[in-house]
Amino acid sequence: MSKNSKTPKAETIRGNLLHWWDTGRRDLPWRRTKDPYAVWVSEIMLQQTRIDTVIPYYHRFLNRLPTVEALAKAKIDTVLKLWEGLGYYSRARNLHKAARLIVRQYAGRFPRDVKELQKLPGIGRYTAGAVASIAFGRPAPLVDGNVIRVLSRIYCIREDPTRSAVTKRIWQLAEELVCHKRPGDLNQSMMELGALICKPLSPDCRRCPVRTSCLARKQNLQNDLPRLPKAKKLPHYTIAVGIVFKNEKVLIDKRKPEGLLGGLWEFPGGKKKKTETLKEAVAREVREEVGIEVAVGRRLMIVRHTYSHFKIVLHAYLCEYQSGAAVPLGCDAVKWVSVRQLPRYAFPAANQRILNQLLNNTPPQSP
DNA sequence: AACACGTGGCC
DNA sequence: TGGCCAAGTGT
Repeated sequence: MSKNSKTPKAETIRGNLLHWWDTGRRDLPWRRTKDPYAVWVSEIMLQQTRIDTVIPYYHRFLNRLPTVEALAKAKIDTVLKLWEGLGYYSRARNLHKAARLIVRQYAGRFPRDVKELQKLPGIGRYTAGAVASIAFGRPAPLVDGNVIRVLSRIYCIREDPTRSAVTKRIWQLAEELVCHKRPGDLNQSMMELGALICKPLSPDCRRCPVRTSCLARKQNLQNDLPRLPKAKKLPHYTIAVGIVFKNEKVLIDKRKPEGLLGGLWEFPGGKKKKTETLKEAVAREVREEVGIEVAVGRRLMIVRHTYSHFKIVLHAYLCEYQSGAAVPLGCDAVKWVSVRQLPRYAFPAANQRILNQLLNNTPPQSP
């Protein structure tokens, strides 16, 4: 075996990562505490979400709900309003459910064990490892997108890391690397390295504390690893929505508690069928969703929006109420509210743009 | 294993 | 502009 492919020494990597972490780590809000509740909230918010996006949400959330008891007592609508705009709303629903379980079944004390943590809704293998190591100092490994990239490069793993056998190997490597002295710091150092140095595009190997251990760099493969499968193309839909006015109030409906945007409020609407016009679609969707008849007026705006797994072009039409009593047929609740009261409710991003238009704020951009 | 599940930023 | 990304989990 050549010197170039020798397996990197775990002790060397550990030492270099921890030294770099001690000197180069960023001062982030959740790194100023070991309160398991705060660490937990930050880890849930950070799932698939950028740090700069999370920071204001983290402060607002902890300020409003400072303890697991406060979260457990809160209404889900309060939690969703605090989560509004962050996305992946099942995170908020699971956070709330888990808080109630912790208060009821664990007497308000966080489980410290990885296996116990993983029993809570919304806490998977990654988050269990994060809370156990960062908040409780347990020698638990963790693997996120950063760790996959860092370890794929250090150990020059050429296989698709989303394959289960490869994922298993990466977890194994992460476990071998976690020291019993400072597991939280070691875990965070790998994520920090992935975020600041070992980036997806053009990694900055000159500044990398583990460059001498990196097998991918020795073969100039750092830009080609990890080898992830291509993303699939997203389907596209045309959505017709009614902004229905009755006197000075507008009609909103609450989505069912599970699934896409579950528990959030929205303006009634849905997919346009190929055989109907946009205005016909608005009238039909409003009728099917909330059971009233409306006269569809002029189009207020067009909103282009991309969800996690499909794209839409949303056409919002101003409507005038005609007849019938609004009832929750295809939703969880309906409500007539004045425009100025709309910000009390949690709306998904695409609806938020309509709301901004109605409030006569300047939306991010008009079509 | 594969897919549902958000959003905003970047190039 | 469209594709890719960012501290994953549940089914």
